[in-house]
Amino acid sequence: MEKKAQNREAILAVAGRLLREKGPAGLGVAEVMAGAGMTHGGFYGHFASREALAAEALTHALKQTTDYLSKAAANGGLDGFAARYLSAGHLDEIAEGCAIAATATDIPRQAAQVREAFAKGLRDYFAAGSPAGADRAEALARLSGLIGALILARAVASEDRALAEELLDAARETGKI
Amino acid sequence: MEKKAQNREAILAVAGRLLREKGPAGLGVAEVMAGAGMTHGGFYGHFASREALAAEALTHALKQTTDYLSKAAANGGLDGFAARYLSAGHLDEIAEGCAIAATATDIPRQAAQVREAFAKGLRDYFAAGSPAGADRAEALARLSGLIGALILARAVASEDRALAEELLDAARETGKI
DNA sequence: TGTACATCAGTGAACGCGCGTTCACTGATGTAC
DNA sequence: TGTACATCAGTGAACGCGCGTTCACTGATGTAC
Repeated sequence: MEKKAQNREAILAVAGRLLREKGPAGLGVAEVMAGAGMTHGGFYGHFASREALAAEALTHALKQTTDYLSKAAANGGLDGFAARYLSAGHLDEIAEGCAIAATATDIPRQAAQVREAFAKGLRDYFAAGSPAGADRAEALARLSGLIGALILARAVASEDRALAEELLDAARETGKI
Repeated sequence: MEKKAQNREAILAVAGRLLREKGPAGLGVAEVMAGAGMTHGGFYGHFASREALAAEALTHALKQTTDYLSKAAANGGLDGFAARYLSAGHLDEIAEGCAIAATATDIPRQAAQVREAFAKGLRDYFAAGSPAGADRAEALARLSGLIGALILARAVASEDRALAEELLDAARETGKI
């Protein structure tokens, strides 16, 4: 019965996008199920609760985020990664982008299950971003800077696009120093 | 009838704290009113809607945040400010701390009213953080880094205190370079 | 000084709505003989 | 090969609850005479 497993994957994929768009608290059971082409009643055959879905979807999304960093860091180091992280494309595509920048300020308000998923995901993320030999403190500070700049740029993007781009530019420039 | 004005102030003060703790979406009319010592029915004598309160409370909270930066920057420049911004006290006291770090990833999901309040508040914040003569791009990048580090540290603080402090330390160290 | 009345901030019950969760049922799939 | 039955994923109606909003009412304050 692999159909069920496929549906579960579909639910997680939709939840991953919705999680980034609407935040962990805005992730609705009915909306996720509709997005996966089902009705809401069947949800509890796949997950124990809305919260369990949020935790698993976050883990899933953070894994994507980390995989991406991991590949980019292996190629051009953090510089190449930063350029794409701070691009206009990433500014606009919250639903497909970095799960950390999409959800971070909501995490302290979430249930333990979700906070644990985030903490684990962030540890993995930093491990990918500061490969052996690199100065870990510097990598942490740099990644914090990238994430902070993207978060702030997104927060003002719809009202003040110029400021959003100025923030991204500033982070890009000073990162190269 | 200055009593009404006082009550309005009390509502805004409570809303400012609740906004940082629970986020703009978690700001509840009944809870705010109860916090100010009243019942929820009287709320609409003070504000047009929950959203209007959220926007005004955010403006209010951002003004506090900017005033603080403004004074700190006038004294020790950004270095002294950074030390306090990245302190354990600020890590733990979300309700009294920087309104930007408390709400940023929620802003793109809010109504126009709230997003406008944030954009205006952030412009003022950066104006206070990069006084005439200073390199604005550098100030923007530095502030993004401080805010990003605090946001990430708070997101993991309850599950991984060591990582939270490592993040704050990393931002403090590399800021001095 | 005292009485009658208007104003108005706040009360608390009620409403409509959305959402997480439950559950009896449907219908498709696969196994047993 | 075909029929009967068991399994089980998904359906859709129903529930309880919390929340934003409305509204008739209360009671205190201040003004008019």
